[in-house]
Amino acid sequence: MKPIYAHSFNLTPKEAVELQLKLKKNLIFDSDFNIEDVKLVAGADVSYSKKENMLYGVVVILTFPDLEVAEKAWVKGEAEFPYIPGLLAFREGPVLLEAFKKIEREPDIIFFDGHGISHPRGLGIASHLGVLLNKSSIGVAKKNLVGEVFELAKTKGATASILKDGKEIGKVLRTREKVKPIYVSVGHKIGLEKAVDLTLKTIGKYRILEPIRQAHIFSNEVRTSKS
DNA sequence: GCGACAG
DNA sequence: ATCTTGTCGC
Repeated sequence: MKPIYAHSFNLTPKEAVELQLKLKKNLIFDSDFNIEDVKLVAGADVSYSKKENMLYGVVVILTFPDLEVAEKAWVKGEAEFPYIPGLLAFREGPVLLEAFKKIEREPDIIFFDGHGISHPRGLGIASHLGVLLNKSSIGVAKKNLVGEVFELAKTKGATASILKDGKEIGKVLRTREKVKPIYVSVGHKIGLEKAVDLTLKTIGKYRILEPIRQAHIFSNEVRTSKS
C-alpha cells in the first residue's frame, strides 16, 4: 500500500495540532461502504522498546469473514516523537506507514489500535492514517479519551454511546459477556453503525478483535526476537 | 488553577 | 506502551 498524501511528521506539538485541523477537512463519513464486499481486513499496532527507544510497527492482513492471517509486515524505527495524548499518530504514524508500504495485498479496511474521530480535535490515529492512505478505517481503543461514556448491558454485542458536545462520536462495545468493553469510532470512509457491526464480526474468542490482537502479538514477537 | 489524559 | 511476580477467578 502507498499513501496518497504525505507530510512531515517532524513537527512540534503545536504544529502537529495545526496539521490535525487541516487533515480533518479530508475526512469522509458514511460513504457507500459495504460489509458484504469485504474480503480482507487489516490490523495495525506498534510495540515499543523503552530501553532502546525504538518502535516496532506492524500490519497484519486477515481474510474476512474467516479471520485467517494472510500477510504480515513489520518495520523498526526510532521513536522520535513523545507520547502525548491526542498526538499519538505523530509518534506511531511514521513506522506504521512504512509497514503499510511493505504490504502487497489491498485490504478493504484497516483497524487501528487507538481512536478515530473520538478525539479532542476529531482526528485520532485511525482517522489520520485513514486519510493519508485513502482507505476506510476504524479506531478501536481499550480506554476512552474524550467524551461522556454511557453504561451498557453486560451481554456480548451490547453498545452505548460516547457523547461529546451533544454529538455521538463513538460507541462503547462489549465484545464478550461480562468483560470490559472496547471503544469504537469511525476512522475514515465508513459510518459508525457499520464500523461497530464490522468490529463485532471480527471478534474471535477474545475481548480484542482478531485484526488488532494478531497485530499486537506480532509486534511483540518482532520486538523480542528479531531485535 | 485543577484534573484528565488513546498508546 | 514498557517494566515486572504473584495471584484471583472462570
